[in-house]
Amino acid sequence: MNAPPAPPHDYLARLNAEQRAAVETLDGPLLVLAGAGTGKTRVLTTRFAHLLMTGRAQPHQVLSVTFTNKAAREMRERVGSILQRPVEGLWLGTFHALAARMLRRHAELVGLTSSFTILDTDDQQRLLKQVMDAEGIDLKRWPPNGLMSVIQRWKDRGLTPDRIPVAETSDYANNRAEKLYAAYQARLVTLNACDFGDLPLHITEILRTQPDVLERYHRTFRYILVDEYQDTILVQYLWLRLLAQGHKNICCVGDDDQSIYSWRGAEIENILRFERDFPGAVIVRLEQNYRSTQPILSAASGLIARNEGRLGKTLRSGRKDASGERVRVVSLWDSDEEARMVGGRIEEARRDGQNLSEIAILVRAGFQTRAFEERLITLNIPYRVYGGAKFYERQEIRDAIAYFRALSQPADDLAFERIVNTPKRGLGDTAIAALHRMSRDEQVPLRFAAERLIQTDAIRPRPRAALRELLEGMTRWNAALEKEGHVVVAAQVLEESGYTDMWKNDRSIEAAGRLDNLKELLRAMTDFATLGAFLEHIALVMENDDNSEGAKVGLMTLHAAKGLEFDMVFLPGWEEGLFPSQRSLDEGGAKSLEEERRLAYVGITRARKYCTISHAANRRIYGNWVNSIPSRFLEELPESEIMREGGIKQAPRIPSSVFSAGAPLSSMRRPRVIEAGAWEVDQRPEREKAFSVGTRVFHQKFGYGRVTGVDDDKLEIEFERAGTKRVLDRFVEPA
DNA sequence: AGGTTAGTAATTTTT
DNA sequence: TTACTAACCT
Repeated sequence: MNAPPAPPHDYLARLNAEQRAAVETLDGPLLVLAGAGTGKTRVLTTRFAHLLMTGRAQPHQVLSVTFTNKAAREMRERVGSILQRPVEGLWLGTFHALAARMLRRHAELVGLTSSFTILDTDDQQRLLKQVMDAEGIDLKRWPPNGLMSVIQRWKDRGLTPDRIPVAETSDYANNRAEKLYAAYQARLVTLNACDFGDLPLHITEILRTQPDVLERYHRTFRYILVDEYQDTILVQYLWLRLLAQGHKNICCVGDDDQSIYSWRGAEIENILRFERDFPGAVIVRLEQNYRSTQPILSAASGLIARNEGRLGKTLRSGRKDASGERVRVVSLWDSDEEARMVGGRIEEARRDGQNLSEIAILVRAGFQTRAFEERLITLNIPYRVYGGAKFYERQEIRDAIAYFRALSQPADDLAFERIVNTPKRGLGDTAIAALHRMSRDEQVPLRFAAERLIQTDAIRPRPRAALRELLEGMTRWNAALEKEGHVVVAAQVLEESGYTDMWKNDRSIEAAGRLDNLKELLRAMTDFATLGAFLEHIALVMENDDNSEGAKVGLMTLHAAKGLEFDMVFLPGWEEGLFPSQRSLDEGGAKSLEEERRLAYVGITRARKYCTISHAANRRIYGNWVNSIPSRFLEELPESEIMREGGIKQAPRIPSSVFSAGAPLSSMRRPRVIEAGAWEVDQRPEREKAFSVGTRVFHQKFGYGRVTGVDDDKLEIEFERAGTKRVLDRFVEPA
């Protein structure tokens, strides 16, 4: 997986037989079923290189589609190094990026101009709310999110408002969903905007209805490569099928056992049906795994074998050191003890010289990370939570981008609305309402409506002056864009609009970080030639904040872990209701259970050497204790591959294994006692409270710190990791 | 206009 | 438990 790229002459020699078959089968439809850790990326990139080396195609005649920007970036790099020259003019990217690129060429066919804006989820929601409001829908009775998902589903299935079959209709808001969908789409057109779902929808619609456009692409693309095929949604499949009609040279790589995004519209049927969809298709299975030890592979295989709807394949370990420790299954008393167990073992591994960045804790749902975070803070083990608030999602970044969008797209009302009173300019509901009225009456975007509004006396002098100042600023910045370039103007915008001042005057702890983020945003802008190019990047590449210095334990959801690998993996919370998730089961029944099982399979196969699965008999969920039974998946693991620890199931009285090494004694909980199903809460004896300035203290959540101020029972504490906080003295104890 | 408080809802999230 | 939203007060 991580071997250095082969020089061009022997790139085929470095493949095993099955990988070689996948690379050398060039003509006609090909499905590569690539199990976890079987060298999928290598096959894709080598195949790409092979197409060029054999003279089958020029670089620009190959369409390569991935799901993530990360995968696209990786592939671009690896293709470049195999070819030993930079790769330019490639049609290589995510579904969305490629769709956007094509759509910009033909935007007028769906009523947009080539400079259309791509809205994010937040804008989508606000826009939909406005549309529903305008149609007189009771937003309380009919939550906009419900309609959003109905529309999303239609878009995923390639259905435009005029083409919704009876079988796909929705009874949302008394059958008004279709009308609202049409209104929403119309509104998008007037804003010259698209949401994410529109990108594949529009381009598929164009290819479907415009034979000349389709034919042009047939001439261009001789070969098509698709990564993660099991995750395609129907409209993406339709798009691919249209493009593949030309040469029929489509190669899809995927793993039906790792399909975990059905709730996002992905249809596992796309991969299961491949042979029928593309007659004459060849199927190649990659089953030689280079990642995990045999017990880990056997445990994972035994589990996934319980699924019905699968194409079937069995992983074999191709590693020389294939033998290894069995998968551990640990039973614990409660979730606190589980966190302590995991923390303790990580601490132990660290002492043994294990690199922390090779350790990961993978959970089913985001909220589960908190317990582990607290434990790791206490133990002073550095960690990183993946997939949390992303850079682009942060308020300050979104605000700044809204300013830039409003400048580059005068019709972008959503952006204008966001910034018109940010920072606070004294424009309240009344002023905003007047603005909207003007916009509606005059049939112009908000920005132009504002220009007219300040000529009238429809709003009070104070807000009018504020609005005038903003508009004058925007005119000035727009003019400066030509002369000064987008980076200089961006800095100017944030400064002159009062936006940076807003955060400078903010007393909260995050304010400084926000200003740093804004600086980082400006720095990122220097990588782009124009403001437009930057905004396109921002809309499509939802980059994670990437200051990952130092080795850190990874904390993430199972979904976020797909595609990653670690030496040591912890899989906590294997309990009925949590994993498999009750909610998922309620919604999708047996089909969802299979998806949950695939999720479990993905989790286990992330581990190279050590895999520890655990469950707790009692867990705190939303503030109250719930007792839970072990996940059915634990029973499904082949007994010969696992090692059980802890005897909670039989005698749930005393924690049988306590891994408290290095932990402050005070943070340990006494075992609780169950009486007739009810809880007797742990009563800690009242302690003497005697804190004075300078005392070193310990706090469950914030860790160690020093008291810097005392006000009756309230303490001001400077924590080593969490900064200065004011907390009640009963939450801390002397360290 | 803006801050405060009470009430409510609560997976997964590649773009 | 927490985090977000909508009504409510100043």
